Amino acid sequence: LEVWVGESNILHADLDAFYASVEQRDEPRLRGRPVVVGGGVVLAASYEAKAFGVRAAMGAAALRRLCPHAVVVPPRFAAYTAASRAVFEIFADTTPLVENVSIDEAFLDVGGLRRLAGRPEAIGARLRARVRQEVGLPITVGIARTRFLAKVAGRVAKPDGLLLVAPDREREFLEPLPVALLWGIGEATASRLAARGITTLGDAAALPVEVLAAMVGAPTARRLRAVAEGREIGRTGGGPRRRSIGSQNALGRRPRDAAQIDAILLAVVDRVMHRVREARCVGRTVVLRLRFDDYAAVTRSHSLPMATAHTATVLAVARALLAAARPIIEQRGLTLLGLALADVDGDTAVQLVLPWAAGAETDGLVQDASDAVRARFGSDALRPATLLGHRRG
DNA sequence: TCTGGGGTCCTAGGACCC
DNA sequence: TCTGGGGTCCTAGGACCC
Repeated sequence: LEVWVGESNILHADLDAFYASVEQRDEPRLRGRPVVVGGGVVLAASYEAKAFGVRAAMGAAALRRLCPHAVVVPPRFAAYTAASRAVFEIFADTTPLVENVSIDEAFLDVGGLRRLAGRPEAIGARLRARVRQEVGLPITVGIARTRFLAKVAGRVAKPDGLLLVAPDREREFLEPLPVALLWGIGEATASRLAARGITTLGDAAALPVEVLAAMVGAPTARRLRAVAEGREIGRTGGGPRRRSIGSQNALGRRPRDAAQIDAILLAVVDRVMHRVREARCVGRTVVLRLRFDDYAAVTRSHSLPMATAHTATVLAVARALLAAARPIIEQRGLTLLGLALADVDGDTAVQLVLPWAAGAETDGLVQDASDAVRARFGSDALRPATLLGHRRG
């Protein structure tokens, strides 16, 4: 196997305005028009809509103001999943080295394919043509020596483009680019840098790392430097990753009484635990997330002595956490309620997943959780009747 | 731009143990 | 009796991504 080291071998392939493009593909009268996929907020906007300033996560009022004639369609997740699967089949057909990033984006390493399939530009061009012909969607390909650079190249080439950054042109390519174009540089970091007059990667690269670190923190500073110097960023972690499964509900500004809040909590817990069991997982840490009418958010969490997939256990902990947070809620008005089960573990879960359906062990799990919660929040935190009432539920 | 839902990673202080 | 240093776990918050 011949591998070209130090060449631009990494492709970043990213579908353009994915959800909106699927809608335009399936409904010809939407083509060429500003299309927005969304319900309460904008999930995706076509490039025609983006031209008016429409962005993901934007609310309905802002959308109407910026682009009153936008065509808003409800999301069809099944269609997006099917389209994604078809595109990923083309990725897999292109190279065995595919690193999945999200539903609409992946990295492809084509370094070992030059004899078989030609140069990366040619492979990228063929990939774009196939996705267009076989799935009917526009896709942008960025090509560079590292994943990070390939991603940035793709951002510059969007929409429906292809851009290769040659190894000897990397600095030249990066220096004029705005820092916000980088993965991991969001609004907060970008504005902190802008306040010090730093807007481009060239500005950032010219500063000593210590100075940069004082502005944005050491990890971000290191990353900025590494990218500016064209070094690849290693994957973080190694070892068992901390993961979570969660769900949340925005409630709006309407005031809710305690019974309504408890009903919402019950629904959220039920949804999360259903997914936890479906994934054959167990989790140890219950995280309650609250947001208030001023949009500030807090979390309250509690770690159990052992991992569980048992709804009543998690519900009991969630109720205790909520009870402890009652004063803040009454003071500030609740507008979002979320719950996540963190420190999630898969596979090893089999014998621990079983007890929720059985009798004796279930009581044991509930008892463990109850003791932990009582120890922390006092004996009034749990009402035994509540636990018993949900055991059969 | 006044705001959904699902996540990940990082930091920092305090408790606790050896 | 008073004290150091290192490590891990828990909790809370913040930034960021799609």
